[in-house]
Amino acid sequence: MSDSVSVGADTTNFIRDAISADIASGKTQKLITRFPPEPNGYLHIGHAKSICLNFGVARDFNGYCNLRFDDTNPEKENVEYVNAIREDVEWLGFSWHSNPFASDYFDQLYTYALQLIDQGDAYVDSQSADEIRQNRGTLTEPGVAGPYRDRPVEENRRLFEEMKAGKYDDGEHVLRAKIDLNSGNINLRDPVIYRIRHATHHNTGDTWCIYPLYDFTHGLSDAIEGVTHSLCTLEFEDHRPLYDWILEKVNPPFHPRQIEFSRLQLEYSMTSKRKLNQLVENGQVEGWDDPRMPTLSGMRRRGFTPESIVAFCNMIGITKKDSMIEMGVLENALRDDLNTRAERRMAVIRPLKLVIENYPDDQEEWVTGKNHPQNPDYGTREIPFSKVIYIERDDFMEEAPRKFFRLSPGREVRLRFAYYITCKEVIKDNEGNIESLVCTYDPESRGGNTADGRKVKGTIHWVSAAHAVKATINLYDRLFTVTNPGAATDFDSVINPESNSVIDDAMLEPAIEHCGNSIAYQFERLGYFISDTGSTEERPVFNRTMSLRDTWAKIDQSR
RNA sequence: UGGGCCGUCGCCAAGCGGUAAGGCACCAGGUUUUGAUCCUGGCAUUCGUUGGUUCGAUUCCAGCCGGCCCAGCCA
Repeated sequence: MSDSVSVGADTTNFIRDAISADIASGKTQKLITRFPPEPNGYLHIGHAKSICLNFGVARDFNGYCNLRFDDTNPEKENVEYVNAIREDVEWLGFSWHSNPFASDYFDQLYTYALQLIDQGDAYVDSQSADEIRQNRGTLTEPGVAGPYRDRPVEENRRLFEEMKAGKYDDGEHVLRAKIDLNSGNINLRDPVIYRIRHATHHNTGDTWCIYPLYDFTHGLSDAIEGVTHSLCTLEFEDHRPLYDWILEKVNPPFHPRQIEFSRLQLEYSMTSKRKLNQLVENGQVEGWDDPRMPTLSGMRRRGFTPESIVAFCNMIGITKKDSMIEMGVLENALRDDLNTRAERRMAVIRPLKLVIENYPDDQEEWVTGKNHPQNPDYGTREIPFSKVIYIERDDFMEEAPRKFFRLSPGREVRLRFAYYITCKEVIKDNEGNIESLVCTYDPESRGGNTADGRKVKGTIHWVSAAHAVKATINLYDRLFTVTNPGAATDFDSVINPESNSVIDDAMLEPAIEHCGNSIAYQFERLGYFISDTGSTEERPVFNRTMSLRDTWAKIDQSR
């Protein structure tokens, strides 16, 4: 492994403790884990938690982690998802030891099934799906045996071989483990372990028409790979007795240990591939990589860094408690990372024209701006300045409250890196809308300071009109209006209609690259931005990854 | 009324019988040519609850209360 991601080595949790104990006792020689996605959708932030756990723990204990595609359901899986998943795992910064498919083990699995049949531990059931459900009982009533439960071994074997040979239609027979119809754990009431599906599989094509189910496949795949610790989410806790039963009966050389942890729930998002797929299918988002999606591809396009996602995963911990993580935690992880790495630039989202009346008409000069306020390694750049500039509409108020220390009539503010200006006049159209501002500047304040050292509290950003580059900017808000949209019955009622506002006439300073090259910028005072995948030289498009923390907005709101 | 699991600050989360870490959020100051960043300080006499064991319990035991998961030929 050569992971570039760093994790606090001091992080601890009950799974790391369990692994430490297994290593200390000698039960585990070399730690082997696996991340086992089904290629039936794109990875989301919830998967990131599992990826960071599995790969992180493997790295920290000098073991390794496999990326295994759990592809036992040919009707839902395809290569588009396989490729997207690989890309996302690599993007996060992790390297797998091997990258098998569960379907690579179909031959072995079939042999294991035969073994179970021969041992009398599995039988072919010819009841319909409905009948099987009926006879399984309920949460409070035990199941009852169907008419095929005691079929002779030879007949089971013949039927199963004929199933494999394609002699039967979908649903005619299934192979069931023979365990305990009275168990309080419904998973143990003779679970189906093989079914007939005449479907083309993305990896094995038409080689098979019978497919093993999750419970039969997973533990055996783990065993085949020598996985020592099979880490999964809480809903599989009830499956652990079955996981262990299968391994005991088949008795492969190795018996992995399954440990469950709680899945990630993030406010205002959904971590369910099925539901995310619905959003895509319904056209409620642009696609899996829509920047509002909690998918890794969406977050990447939005401008999240892999480091910030890994940091987030390390921040939230691993437990068995159902929890709901506040958005603020993710936002903090993102801002924290972007703050240190993003170069600063100036851009105006809602331009307000401003004319400096005492500045020479045809003059143009260049002022120097720091690319990062704390880190000189990022260097400086030259920014064009001229008589007509754009400032942010929000930075001007005609009737400003005491605490507002930006521009208003008669007040002086600093144009970042440039000059002090004082507002002299407000130009309005016939309807009274503010059209532009007329100001004067103090030639002695070049660079943003004066010899008299007078106090200018406000500093605002600006862009020279003659040099500005017009751009489209996507501003984002949360996709949903409720903290737990996954609980909603229909998405229409909880989806935020204003989750994406498009600004068509934003103005950028010239020194900004905008051709989809994934450079994270901070547009000063506005937030972090990244050029969108569709951005071109002719039509620059930027996505706002995240706004800056805005104390003024809070003060303004409480007024 | 079946089986499994969980309950420590607003949200996460350490703690493993010796007297409540940390992060996020929040509040109050300081620095600041981003109302950003950064820095300082504040923020659980209490660990769902009631009993029990113990010199001593968030940690052990029992009851109760609250929450989550399971009846796919999905994973």
